[in-house]
Amino acid sequence: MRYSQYFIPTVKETPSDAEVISHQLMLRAGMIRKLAAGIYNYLPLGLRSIRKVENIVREEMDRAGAIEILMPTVQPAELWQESTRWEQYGKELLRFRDRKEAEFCLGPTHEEVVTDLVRREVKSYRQMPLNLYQIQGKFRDEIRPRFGLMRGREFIMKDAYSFDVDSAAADLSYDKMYQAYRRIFERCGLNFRAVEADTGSIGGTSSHEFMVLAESGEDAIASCSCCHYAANVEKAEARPFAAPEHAEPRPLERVATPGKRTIEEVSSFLSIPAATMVKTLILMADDQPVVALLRGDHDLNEIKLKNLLGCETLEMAGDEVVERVTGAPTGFAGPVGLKARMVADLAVQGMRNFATGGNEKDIHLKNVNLERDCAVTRFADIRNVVHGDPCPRCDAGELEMWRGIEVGHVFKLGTKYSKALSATYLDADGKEQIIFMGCYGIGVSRTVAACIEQNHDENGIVFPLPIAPFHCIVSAVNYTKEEAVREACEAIYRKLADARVEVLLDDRDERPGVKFKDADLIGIPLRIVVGAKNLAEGKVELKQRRGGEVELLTIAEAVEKVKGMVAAIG
RNA sequence: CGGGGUGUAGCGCAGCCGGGCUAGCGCACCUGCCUUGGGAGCAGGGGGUCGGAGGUUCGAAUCCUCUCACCCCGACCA
Repeated sequence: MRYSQYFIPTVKETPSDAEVISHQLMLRAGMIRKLAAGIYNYLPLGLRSIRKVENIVREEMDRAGAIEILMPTVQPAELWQESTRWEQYGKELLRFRDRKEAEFCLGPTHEEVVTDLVRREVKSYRQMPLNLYQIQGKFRDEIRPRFGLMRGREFIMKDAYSFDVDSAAADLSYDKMYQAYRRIFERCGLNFRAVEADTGSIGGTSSHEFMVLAESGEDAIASCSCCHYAANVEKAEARPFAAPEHAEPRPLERVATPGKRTIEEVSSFLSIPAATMVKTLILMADDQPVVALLRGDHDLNEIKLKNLLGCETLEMAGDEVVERVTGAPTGFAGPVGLKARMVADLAVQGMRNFATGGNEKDIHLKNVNLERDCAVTRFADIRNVVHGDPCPRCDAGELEMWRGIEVGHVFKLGTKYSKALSATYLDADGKEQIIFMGCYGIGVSRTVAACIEQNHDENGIVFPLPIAPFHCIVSAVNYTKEEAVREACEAIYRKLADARVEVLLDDRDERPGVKFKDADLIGIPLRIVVGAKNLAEGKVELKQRRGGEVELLTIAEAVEKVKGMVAAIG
């Protein structure tokens, strides 16, 4: 491809509404342009990278035995009503009517459609296992789209759905996908972790997320320093601290804490560490108040509590409720004398003589002891793990915390959708059985953004070779005036292109500085610079975008080296 | 949906509070000269319903009302 004939509208200045680096760089590199909130045009460079990811995904899905299909973007409401998600899904599901006033939605995911397809066609255990996938545009009317392709409303996703005769067979399908995902993200050149995850609204029995490690990641993940345990913080288990404190209970003591409401304020006012206090949170679980007790320096994990209580909704209570439950304004709640249902975190169990709120304005209590002073309903793991917590799986390790971008998610669905939509088959004994399902997503467009988030420097994008829009750029110094330069460039261009190297020839009538800046910005991994001075010695320069390594080589050497590096990625 | 903010040339912004010349600046763009190994220089030039509608006024980018879009924080979420 000749740069002068192509379409790469780069921009020097950083657009003001782009917050994260991948969004800024994708705009500046001319990969994407915004059309509306969370909706983007993919320009040639952006599209080429997306296609690279798609092809890797396609190859690995095929290798794992999945079969590609393509389902519609527009889906009829009836299917969603049948699975009851028409009511559950909420405003994220973009709904509309056709000219006959029939209801439709833009598909945010395809469990209903694929299950409908399969229930019509699959009748026998002989037709399974079956795994169908597609790579397709999805639309989710996000509450708050942001960060460019990282959280768009329209995005490209690979979604796969497995169908098996029973739970054990479904586990095998799941494992195959898990391994395929590892291969996919390895081939993309990404630094990632597979972590245990909560299943959320998709439902099902268990799931793993594939997280690209990056500071800007929206998810927190914990991993063990010793063993293979890794989990989203939403899911990561806290191990109860082994030994309770031995201290003798001291007499309860009331202290005045005028205007001190937060853990920070009270702990500094009383000169005691936050870890020796208990924080008391009042929540509403399906309109019933619940009290959660946590060590002062710990945070509540609402998902754990919600799963524990088995409630539909869980949210922090408003000031009125707090006052009704505790008899005091917000900021002075404590477990002593409370009548409501109380759940204490495991870390609170061993605490002795702690400080907490007094359920009275401007009063806190010291030397509280749960078994003596409170009526705790139950103890459970309801907090977020923190850096340095002991690993829940092995005895040696500590948990380390990371930020991650979720690029893939695999779920064991069980029979949630197949039951709702009556997807059944006849087993070898002629008995009707429910199909077991799994679903497996990869955010293709998000993967490109995550890759940039992880691979950039002050000059721009630093693409890994497998998903770079081009493998190599030939930057000609004074292409228009220097005939020797022009001829050398053309020769290199032809040789590389013949060897199926994806090469971009910068034949523009621009000064060298402009070409170098653009080449760095768009992140092409390999750059051959052809200039009159080096060419007089029969040499060109080969520079690697990552690390900046520069070699002076003959044209033949440079071509061979580039061919070799490209061949190495398959 | 709640709170905050911004809409002025393709991009980034000033002007608005205290209404008043022809609405400016940088980058980008076009023409010419010059230059050619890290976003050059000089000269000339094009481009604006000041987000939209209504109002106040002799006069509105500026003040008032409504409205739309976008951004940030929050709840939500693969």
